[in-house]
Amino acid sequence: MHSFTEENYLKALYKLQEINGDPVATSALALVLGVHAPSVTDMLKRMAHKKLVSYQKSKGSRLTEKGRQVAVGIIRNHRLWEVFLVEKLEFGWDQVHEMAEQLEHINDEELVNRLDKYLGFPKADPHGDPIPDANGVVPKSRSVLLATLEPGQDGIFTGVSDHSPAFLNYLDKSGLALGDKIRIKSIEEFDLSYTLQLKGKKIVTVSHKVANSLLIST
Amino acid sequence: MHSFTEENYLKALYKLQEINGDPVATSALALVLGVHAPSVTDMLKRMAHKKLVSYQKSKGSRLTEKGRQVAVGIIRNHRLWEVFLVEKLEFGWDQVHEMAEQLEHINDEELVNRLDKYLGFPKADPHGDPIPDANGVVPKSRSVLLATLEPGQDGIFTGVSDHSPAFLNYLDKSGLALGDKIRIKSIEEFDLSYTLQLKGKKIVTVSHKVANSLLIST
DNA sequence: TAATATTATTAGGTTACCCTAATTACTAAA
DNA sequence: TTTAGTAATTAGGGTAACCTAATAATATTA
Repeated sequence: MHSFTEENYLKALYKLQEINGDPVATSALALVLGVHAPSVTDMLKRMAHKKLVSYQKSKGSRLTEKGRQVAVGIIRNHRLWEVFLVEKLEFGWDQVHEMAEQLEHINDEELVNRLDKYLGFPKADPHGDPIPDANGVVPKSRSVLLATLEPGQDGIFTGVSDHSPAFLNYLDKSGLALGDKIRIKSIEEFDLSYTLQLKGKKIVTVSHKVANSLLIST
Repeated sequence: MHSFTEENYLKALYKLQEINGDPVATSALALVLGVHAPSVTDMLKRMAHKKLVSYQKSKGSRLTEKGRQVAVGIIRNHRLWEVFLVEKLEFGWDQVHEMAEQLEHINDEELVNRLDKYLGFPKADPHGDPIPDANGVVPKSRSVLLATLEPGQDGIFTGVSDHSPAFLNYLDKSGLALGDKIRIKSIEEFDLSYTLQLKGKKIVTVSHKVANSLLIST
């Protein structure tokens, strides 16, 4: 139906729209896709012709509804396969991204719906990212970055905004795990590091950089 | 590493070599790949350059050892994914081919080895085709076509040589299933149809065409 | 072995996606 | 509001796979 390249452009456009809002700069796409700007211009024209994006020269681009549907479908695939890799094949959450990048392009509705069922209709992937449903509805995440909270507040660690293996690996060693109930004990003034108390009374301190990558639902 | 197209050429070459022996005709490849002969010549030259096939103009082509390794790896992937689709996602054996054609190109050793383990190291796919091991060793099948056997002989129905959904569907309805113990009661002279007795004393008659598509291990 | 039929290759062209270098369009500062 | 700086586009090419039409090589049969 669509080429892998097209699908990757759509996914990138979707994610950039999520973060920075509507018209997405050609250079932003070029950066995340690892190609040069003229290639993006080229591709956007072809995709506009297929009604997957709307594009006005030098004004940026955005997904059409059709394009959004495709993008969300791919994200659904990606996240369900990640759950499969972690839950069934016992990969670490820091190992699954590249594999899911390939598996997400497998084009079969029935397959992904059966996979969804097989996995027990999970709501989120191993990093806490919400899994769109079969109709393209994306659950709204209600979580905020730890770095936006104040001492005394508590919540549940439900996701990460940094998916790098290095960071995920660090978390594995830190003792923090998805689903942990946390309370903010204090914030160190001079370096903005956060000291947290976990459910089991365990105390963990994380840097501001880390606090900026942890999603907490309150 | 290799493009999907290359991988499909390698797989086709492997299968044609299995059936007809060594140098494979350009036209044979064109036929099974659904492309025209000049495209094959073109591609073979590129692949010869990469040492995946050996090719002499107008003399046909064959896999190099390197090419064979890649081909067998893809066949391993394909068959393991088919097992997954049937055993875990509960697809019918007549439904899984197209999906596996996509999944077979997922390029990750660790993934397929874990899948293998997850599935309990199956020896054969849902159609009875042997699954190559992680070192590229393909188990030798010892089965023969039903149509080569004589009345009185018995064996086990272990595979099919026709993978079309239509045929597989017919088998589902006929009452014959992979693993069934059978005995040949008689062969009708004028149409060469076979009458079989199954383990449970059930009697089944199949046409010569069908007898030519059933693999029996004696 | 010459003539014919078949099969394969070359020649020349297309499309998708990518590139670099040159140019144009926007944006922000003076 | 002109100017400088940044971002985006056009121009011109490349490669992988494909195609059709024309030619060459092999195989078959008279």
